[in-house]
Amino acid sequence: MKSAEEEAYAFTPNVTLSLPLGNPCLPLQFHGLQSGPAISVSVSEPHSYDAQEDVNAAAFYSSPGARPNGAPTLESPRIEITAYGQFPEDEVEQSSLPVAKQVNSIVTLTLPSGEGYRDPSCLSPASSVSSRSCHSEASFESGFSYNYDNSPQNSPWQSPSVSPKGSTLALPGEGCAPGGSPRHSPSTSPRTSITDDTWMGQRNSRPNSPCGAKRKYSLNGSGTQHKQYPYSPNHSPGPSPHTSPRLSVTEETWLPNTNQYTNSAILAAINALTTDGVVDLGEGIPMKARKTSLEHSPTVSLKVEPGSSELVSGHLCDDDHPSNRMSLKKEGYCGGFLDVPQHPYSWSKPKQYVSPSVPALDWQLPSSSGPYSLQIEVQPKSHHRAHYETEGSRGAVKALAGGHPVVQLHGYMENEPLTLQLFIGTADDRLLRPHAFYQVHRITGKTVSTPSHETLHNNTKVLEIPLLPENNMRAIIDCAGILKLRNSDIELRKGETDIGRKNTRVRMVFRIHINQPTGRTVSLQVASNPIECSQRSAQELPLVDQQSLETCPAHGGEKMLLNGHNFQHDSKVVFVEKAQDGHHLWETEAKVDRDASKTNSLLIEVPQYRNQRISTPVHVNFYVCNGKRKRSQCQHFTYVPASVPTIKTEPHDDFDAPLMCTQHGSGVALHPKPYFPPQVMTPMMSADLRQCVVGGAYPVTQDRLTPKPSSLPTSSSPSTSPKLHDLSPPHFAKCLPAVPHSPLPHISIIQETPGRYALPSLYPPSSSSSSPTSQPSTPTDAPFSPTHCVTPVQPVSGSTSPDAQQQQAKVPERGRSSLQEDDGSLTLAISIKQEPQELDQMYLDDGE
DNA sequence: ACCCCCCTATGGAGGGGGTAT
DNA sequence: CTATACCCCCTCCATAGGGGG
Repeated sequence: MKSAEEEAYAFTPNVTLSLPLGNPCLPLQFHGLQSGPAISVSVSEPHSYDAQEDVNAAAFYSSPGARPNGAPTLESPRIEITAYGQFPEDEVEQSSLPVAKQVNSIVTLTLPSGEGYRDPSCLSPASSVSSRSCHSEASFESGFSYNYDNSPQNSPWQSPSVSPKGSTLALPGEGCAPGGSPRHSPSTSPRTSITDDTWMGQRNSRPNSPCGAKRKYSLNGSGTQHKQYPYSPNHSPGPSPHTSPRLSVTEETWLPNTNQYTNSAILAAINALTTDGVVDLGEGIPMKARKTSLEHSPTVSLKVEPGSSELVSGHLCDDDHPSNRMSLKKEGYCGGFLDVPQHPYSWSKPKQYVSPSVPALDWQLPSSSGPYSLQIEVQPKSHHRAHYETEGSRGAVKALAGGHPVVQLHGYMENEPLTLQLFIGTADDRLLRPHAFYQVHRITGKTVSTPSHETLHNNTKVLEIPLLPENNMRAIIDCAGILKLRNSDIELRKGETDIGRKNTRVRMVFRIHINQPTGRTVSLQVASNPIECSQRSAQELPLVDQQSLETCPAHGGEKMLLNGHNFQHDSKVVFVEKAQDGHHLWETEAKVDRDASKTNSLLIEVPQYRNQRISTPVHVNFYVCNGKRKRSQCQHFTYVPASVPTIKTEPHDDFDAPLMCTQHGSGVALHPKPYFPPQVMTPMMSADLRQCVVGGAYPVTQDRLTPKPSSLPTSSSPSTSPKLHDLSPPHFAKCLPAVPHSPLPHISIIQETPGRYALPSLYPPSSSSSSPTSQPSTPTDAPFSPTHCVTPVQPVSGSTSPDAQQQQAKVPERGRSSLQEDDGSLTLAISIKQEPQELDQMYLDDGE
């Protein structure tokens, strides 16, 4: 650790990044908080810095922007951050101790070394980097060529980063700067970073783990690592470890600071200010802010692949500024990029959006906008045992029916390939955000047909997959596994609020950024159904994947088929109604048709609601119970007035609504109670949701969007839709919640303006929950989202929200099929389950 | 063609520590 | 507040299958 620290120090001093922000815009927004000036961060690594510096300004920004810091944000004012930090991460943040303070001048961001950073860093680091990453990285090579421009260049860097596990995290920075010490990286890397929160130091501690992991993997890892080492060596040995931090650091520094600085308010303001162009910046900025949360690291990408690559930093890097990237990010996501060698463009694109524009990962984005619709054609299985850094890979996430998840972008007629981003998000009721305890893990090998490359965004690993016109903008996701970070590592991060225990459900979140002629970027996002990642849960806990009914008259009596896993003969299905304060208002057990039930399906009779005279739909929950502590997540259900056909309401259920309609025929929308409090409900949300365009899109999108609204309602989509498990609910929830049901179906849009800011407030709670990441980010996020989401209504509206669309798409598959198959009798389509509202609650409930 | 070795992908399970009661 | 039982997290073991040398 010391070393790390030392290193950090070493580095820190010098580096200061100025976040320039090229974008004026950004600055504004951003930072408002921040201050106008640019923020200079001291980075630990010289290299990076240098590079950065070189890059300088604008360009840099962009890249930086990419980073969380969002240079953009910075722009105007600059904030220098000083980190006391000792550790690499700190570096970034604190890096130059001395300096930093000075810097502070403006704002003092002194980042607490700990917290802010950690959070951000933590997440990322650990996760991202984690040894695995390294591995993965290794794999990388194998796979693909690196087109990424930079990649080659990057490679060095990358490698460093990569090599160590941690490195990954650190990658960028680390590698560079420090030279990353090989050693560290290896060991600690991931955790370390995290653990360390303290950053580096800690790393040490953890480092191990990975290392410790030793096992075969270690071998592997080692192998990988070794490979990496080579690189790392280049970097400096010491550094590497730090790296993890580093990345984060860098980013962190940026981000964190930003975050800190930025208040939601500021963000909001910024957002307001932001513009398309800015978008990027803005995004960047926001990102940073967010960063705090998970992402901190801006875009830096870590992974390095062997070959290449690349590092990817993804976004950040613009191709243009290789230097920057390199230095800074090493990763330059660019490089990292894909393996897919052939299509250079692919990378290029990444670059495009990469830069600043990309919205923070915790922003809520619509799944469709204007003509574009990002859909998950094939959903992943509900269970996937994630692997620890100490284990070998447990393979790629698979689809229910075999094969792998499939994602497709509809409505895109251009000939230019795009980059699909994938990260692991939360699956609780709160807004969708990067999961603090899980990271996407790149899978490579013969069995993998889809090229990909890893990048880091504010401590969240993001897998970038090319979407090619020749493949109809469709990608088979056979290259994505899920890495579990140790709870202890993550929870130690400063700022982390979420707990890892029993927080084992995730969603695969896909994003696409489409540049518009106008210069704006339309960003779409789709989340998969929840995926249970724990070994135990997968083996023992009942899980409801789909339910044939979303609503039922208060008198009950209707048959509902539940599809899922781990059902037992003695499984009970309990309906419960809770007050907002959590008090149990009602609880009853449904009759289970044991004869018609199997381990993967339960046929039950919806129990009579406690009040037969309800005049409005009542939202309740139900869960399958196999025993004291073996309960499924809560599923949503709505009782409607007996005389009135109803439609679903819940926010989550938005998706469902359509289904509901179909079933009952009426299309009435319920009003659901939004799970999410009122906040969500706000109009803003609704409008915005759909469209959140990132950066710029906005205007454009809006237009498109707008129209849609009308369409939305109409569109069958609603009707059709099956439910989407998607995250959407969550996301939307905040954003959309109510909307869906309302006349305008899901139109939720992200709001911009005020709303945004407002939103933040809303989110906060939830977001925070997720973990540090979320927290920090949240604030930021909020701002962003608002901004981006310009258009409230989207064309999709019909589809409702993107989610809805997705859902629909999905639904059909699952729901319908399932229903039919399962029960002929069941008329309704099965909708997919939503997730429990909140994992946390669930857990709590469990206790009960 | 066969043998080894290396890897990846999985399944399973135990220990330790945290939680719940 | 303490003691005990239980549960979950994380690590480690073991095995199968494929590929390369």
